[in-house]
Amino acid sequence: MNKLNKKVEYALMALKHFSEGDDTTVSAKDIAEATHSPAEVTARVLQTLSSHGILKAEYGLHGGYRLAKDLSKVSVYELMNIVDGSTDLAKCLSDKECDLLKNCTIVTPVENLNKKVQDFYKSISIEEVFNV
Amino acid sequence: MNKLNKKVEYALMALKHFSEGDDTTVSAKDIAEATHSPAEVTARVLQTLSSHGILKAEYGLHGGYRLAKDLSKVSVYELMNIVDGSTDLAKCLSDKECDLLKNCTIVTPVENLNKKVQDFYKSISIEEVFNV
DNA sequence: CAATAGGCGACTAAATTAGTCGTATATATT
DNA sequence: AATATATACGACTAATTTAGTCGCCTATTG
Ligand code: SF4
Ligand code: SF4
Repeated sequence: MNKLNKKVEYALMALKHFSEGDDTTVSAKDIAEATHSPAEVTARVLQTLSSHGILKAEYGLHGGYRLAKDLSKVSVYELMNIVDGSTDLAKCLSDKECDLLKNCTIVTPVENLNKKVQDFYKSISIEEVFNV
Repeated sequence: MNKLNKKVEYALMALKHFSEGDDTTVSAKDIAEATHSPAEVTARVLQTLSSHGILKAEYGLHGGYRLAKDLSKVSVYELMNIVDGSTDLAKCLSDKECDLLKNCTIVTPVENLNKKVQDFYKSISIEEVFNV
């Protein structure tokens, strides 16, 4: 429970790479090599980050990605949502699919805790995570 | 990612039940019925809570459990650790088993974020979660 | 000593997460 | 225009984690 998944970790690795390099485009393959992560998965993560405006993709012979957004302006919450789809603390908060939902005694407490957690993640920027 | 697991949810349900009732002992079976959760799993969760001093178990004919600790003194962090074993944000922080560890570029950032998250969870009491 | 209730280990099933493969599309260079 | 390089996407398989079950043992009350 509570573990970051690999996609989020690969995203962090990639963003760290970009934030540390100069502003040249870097291909998905290069990122995968630099971060020792599986090329296909990394490529997919970069595409997602690009489609959400965190990175900018460039096609062609010397194409690749570059940072499109100041990482001090991107929250951990935003990154998790982009890469993983949801940051909700329980199933019922997004899908409404939990079997217990109609009898559940803790929906309100969970909603309450969920809000706290998400506000917390919104308050932390990626830059802040990198610069200890 | 980031979802509470069922054991933690069952624990919350049980604790809510105890915190709302009077101070009589309640059997695992009764808790399971009241919370619509699987009896065996619930029993196990209650045993764990008991062995960590959150509940007090009583054997015998009219045995069961009762609250042993003020829920305003029990943090979400503590509960998660007791019921789930760990609240660490990444494998390497507890097991040191991640394949990427020797090449990982984000160990420090992840440690950094992990500390923030755990401090946050330490700052919230169960009582606070229940009383919105 | 029977009935009731907690305690524990090992197992199976279900769901989620991680990783792979194949193919299509876009564009800078030649 | 051809080609090499790189992004984009869908569908699939494998691995891991989570959830739930079963059977048997131990303690205490009445
Ligand atoms: S809070 Fe209740 S309804 Fe929502 S997912 Fe958890 S158990 Fe299901
Ligand atoms: S932070 Fe790096 S080493 Fe730690 S678990 Fe994530 S990938 Fe593995």
